[in-house]
Amino acid sequence: MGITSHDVAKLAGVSQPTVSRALRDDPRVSRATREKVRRAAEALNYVPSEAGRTLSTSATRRVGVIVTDLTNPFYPHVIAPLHDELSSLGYRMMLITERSDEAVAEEKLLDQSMDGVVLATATTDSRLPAQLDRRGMPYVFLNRDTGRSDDFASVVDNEGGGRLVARELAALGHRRVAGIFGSANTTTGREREMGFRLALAEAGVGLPESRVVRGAFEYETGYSALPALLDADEPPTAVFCGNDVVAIGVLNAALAAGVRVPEDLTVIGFDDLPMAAWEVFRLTTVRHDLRELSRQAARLLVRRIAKEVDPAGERLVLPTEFVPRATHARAR
Amino acid sequence: MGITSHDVAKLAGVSQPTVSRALRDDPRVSRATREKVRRAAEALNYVPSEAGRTLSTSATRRVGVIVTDLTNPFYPHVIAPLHDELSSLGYRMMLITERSDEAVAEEKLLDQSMDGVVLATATTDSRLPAQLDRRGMPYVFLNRDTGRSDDFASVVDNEGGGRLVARELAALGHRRVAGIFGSANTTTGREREMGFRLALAEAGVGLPESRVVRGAFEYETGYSALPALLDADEPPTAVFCGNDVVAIGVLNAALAAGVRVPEDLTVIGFDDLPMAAWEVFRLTTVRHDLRELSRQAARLLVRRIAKEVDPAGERLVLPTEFVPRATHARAR
DNA sequence: CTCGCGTGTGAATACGTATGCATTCCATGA
DNA sequence: TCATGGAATGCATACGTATTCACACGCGAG
Repeated sequence: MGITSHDVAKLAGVSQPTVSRALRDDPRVSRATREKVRRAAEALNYVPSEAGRTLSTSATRRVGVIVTDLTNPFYPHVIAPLHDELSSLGYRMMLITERSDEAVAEEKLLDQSMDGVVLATATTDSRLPAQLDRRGMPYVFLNRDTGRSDDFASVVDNEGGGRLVARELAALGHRRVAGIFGSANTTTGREREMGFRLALAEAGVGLPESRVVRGAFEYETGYSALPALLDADEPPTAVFCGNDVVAIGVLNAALAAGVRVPEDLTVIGFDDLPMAAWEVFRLTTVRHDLRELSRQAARLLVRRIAKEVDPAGERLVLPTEFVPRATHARAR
Repeated sequence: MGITSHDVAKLAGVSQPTVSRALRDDPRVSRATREKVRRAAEALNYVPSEAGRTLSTSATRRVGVIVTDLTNPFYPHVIAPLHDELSSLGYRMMLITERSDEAVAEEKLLDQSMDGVVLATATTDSRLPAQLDRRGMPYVFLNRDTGRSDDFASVVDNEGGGRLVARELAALGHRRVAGIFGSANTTTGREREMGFRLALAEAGVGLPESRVVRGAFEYETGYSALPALLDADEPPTAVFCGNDVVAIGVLNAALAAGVRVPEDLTVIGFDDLPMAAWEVFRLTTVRHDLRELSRQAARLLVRRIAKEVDPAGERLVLPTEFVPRATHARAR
């Protein structure tokens, strides 16, 4: 079927190893031979078999990326730059989507079909990292991590971001504040809530559990959480959402409920997805560099694959910035 | 490093081929041996090497998926079901994103590192299909195709969908109608425009070039196209957009320009992405089953890989349905 | 003139699995 | 008792590349 290096060797009148060396610019092969081989390869339209190379070098130049739900608007903005960075580093991307990362068939990760893994959906109680460790499979966390100090992770200063929002709300005079945070078993959820709570407390603003909702970082979480919050005796004048996708769910729910934003309700997100700037939303949010976050993760993983990495773990933390748009206002 | 079938063989006291057979439930291996091997494999935590298997069987159980821009909200809704269907068929997904499919490094597709390819971003002038044909690499078109009869493709009845919209607009009394269509080198763009034009003509409604824009299926296309259309001497009372993403760009532009939808302007999309139903949009659009579209493509590709396919090409066409929501109204 | 060395190339082999073919063993029937 | 046949397993090898090692050759130095 396919053209192999043996065919090229025959045509060029050299041995197979010489073909292998010539095409990879091994300095030990003479200029004349290199040209001869190159022409033969060209003539036969030769493309080296990836499987043969993999078996011989025990390196696949492939990286797995695990996400939960690709249709969540957050993930594409992670995956796209991740793909580009990996690609420019000479790696290809295998996409693995699973509901929970427990469900990721271990076999698929451990059959040596990739050189490393990016975990974009880690929960703090996940067993996956331990399994990867046991097998010596390099991996890095992206956005979320387990919170342990020896992780390799590219993350955001979630706590700082949460603080930014709390200070802003307090300054705007909001006293009845609500939070729709991410799941308690994600560091992104926990840290944003933590920063938010701490800075609220410093400003003398309370956050009773009755005004707190926790759930997946999904549209539906925000959309379904708002009615109950508004239905309380003392409804909140402001809601901090775990991320932009949740906030967009809230904005739609507010529209459905006839609640005016920001006149009746201040809504704040996190991430600053491109979508947050759309006219229909003009969402006030917390920005961080999602593109850089992903690129860092890619580079970190590649360095870990190459073992050029601090064995005690490396955590790259990106700063956050408050982005005022049109969904926040002074408390009435 | 890794545990191989030889290690398992040694522990189980059998030969390596027996291990290979036992673990794949070859009926020729006795029940007792099978159990013995299974226990040994378990004990050693053995996972078969994918590279070895690939080299031996010359099948990778991997499929490439080519898209342009993953951050375009359309693609995730294609990729997610595609991934799931491929996964349940025993294939893994390699994601390849490139600006133009000309730029897809041919080498990456032809090095036998995947068994087939899904082309989700074909243009009618792409050379890629011919290259894949030449190499005997199985592929199918998803959503877009080249329009040739011997394609393997899973597509939508675009022309029918375009007709639906035209009839609806005509029935609502719209006479000054505009179109923001997809690129002229995509079948999705051309066919939707074609159906729209034909049915408009039947209703006696004209569509002058001055009210036609063509561009990429992106938010920005719709967003930047609207002002010029509205600026004309006789501005349109309705706009048919090439897809929902473009329509959402138009809706945002309308909001920015202070144009009321649907009172001043009717806006219609195509695809019915989940986002189209959000309260902020309530976009009237044309629905087709995007999930089924993707699944069909996956199954078709797998059949083509297995050579269980009509050599003359197969084209699976999904029907469309008009979905009235809140962005259309009678012409003033 | 010989020794040693560097350069360029080929032969042999490793990588891990799957498979065609040969072999062994045992039971069955004549 | 021996041929026959089937069941179970092992042997040898293929897959395509990269790498280790050995070899041939030419050249300069002694």
